[in-house]
Amino acid sequence: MDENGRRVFQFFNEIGIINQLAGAIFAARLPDGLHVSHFALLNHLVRLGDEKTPLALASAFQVPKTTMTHTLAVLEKRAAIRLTPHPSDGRSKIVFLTEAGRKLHDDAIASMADPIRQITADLGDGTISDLIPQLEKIRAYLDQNRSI
Amino acid sequence: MDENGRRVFQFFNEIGIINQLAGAIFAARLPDGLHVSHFALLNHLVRLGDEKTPLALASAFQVPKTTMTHTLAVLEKRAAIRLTPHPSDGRSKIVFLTEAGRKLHDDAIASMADPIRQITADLGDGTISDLIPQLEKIRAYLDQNRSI
DNA sequence: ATTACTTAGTTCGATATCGTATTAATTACT
DNA sequence: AGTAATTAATACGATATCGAACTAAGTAAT
Repeated sequence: MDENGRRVFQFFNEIGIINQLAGAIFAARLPDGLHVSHFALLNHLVRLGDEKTPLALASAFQVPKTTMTHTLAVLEKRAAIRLTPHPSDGRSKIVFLTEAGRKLHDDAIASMADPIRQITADLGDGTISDLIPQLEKIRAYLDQNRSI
Repeated sequence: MDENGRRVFQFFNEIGIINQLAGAIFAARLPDGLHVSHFALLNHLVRLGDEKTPLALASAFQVPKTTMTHTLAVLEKRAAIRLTPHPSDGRSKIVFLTEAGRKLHDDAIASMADPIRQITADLGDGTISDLIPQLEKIRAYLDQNRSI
């Protein structure tokens, strides 16, 4: 691996550590037994709209279908989502957010407000937000090149 | 949450997605049944030196002690590490990398060379490496403010 | 020295993630 | 229409992660 390769490797290493540290901070605040993966799914449905199929969600999160089946089962058990038969494809289903699901998402967001505020106060001068456009570009690239 | 807060939140969201996508790419290449967490531990020992206690490693990775016990047991079973009694503290142990462990790390690195090369070729013009200093700063901040 | 407290690691049970195989429905091909 | 191939979701078993409780060893206070 050459010099550029090492830098790329280091980049992903830093990303991984930040993700681990931030995940630990947020996981400790989430309501009840809400797991980060549950919140991530709720957040996806709130931000990008519900009425998706389980397979589409598995693909969006780059996780196996079986993992999504499990995550959806948990959230359905909590009544945060509803699963209905797909209107035109008998094999498939549609995922709907419920009111309880939206409230759970709101509660989760609220639970993270304190650490977000603290981090914003300490690093919010642009240290973080300046990076977002670049990260979006990298994320889009990886998203479009999954077969690498 | 104000505008700055939303940006910070979005930042961690992008970090999480990139981590997920990159993790999927690398996990698919790792040797045998080597899990990302196993590789991460080997990489830590190679880069920052071995002869650490299990607790120190758990703290470094921000995972519960029980998780580290399990990860170390797996790597010991593969003879990638050795665990010896701590010389001055009867409760503790010391983790040593073995030659097999170094080789396993080398193999893992080699297995990731192809995707790294591809990513470097596509994004290696500074898009990635320019971000590293900022990410290091953020990582160091989170590392020093775990109790947030 | 004795007792109380703390610390390092493990055991155990529960949940999350994942790979393989299976079932049911759809699509493609003839 | 009938068969083969594909696709969506699930069942099942294995590993990873985690929290609570436990054991053994060290530390502190008197």
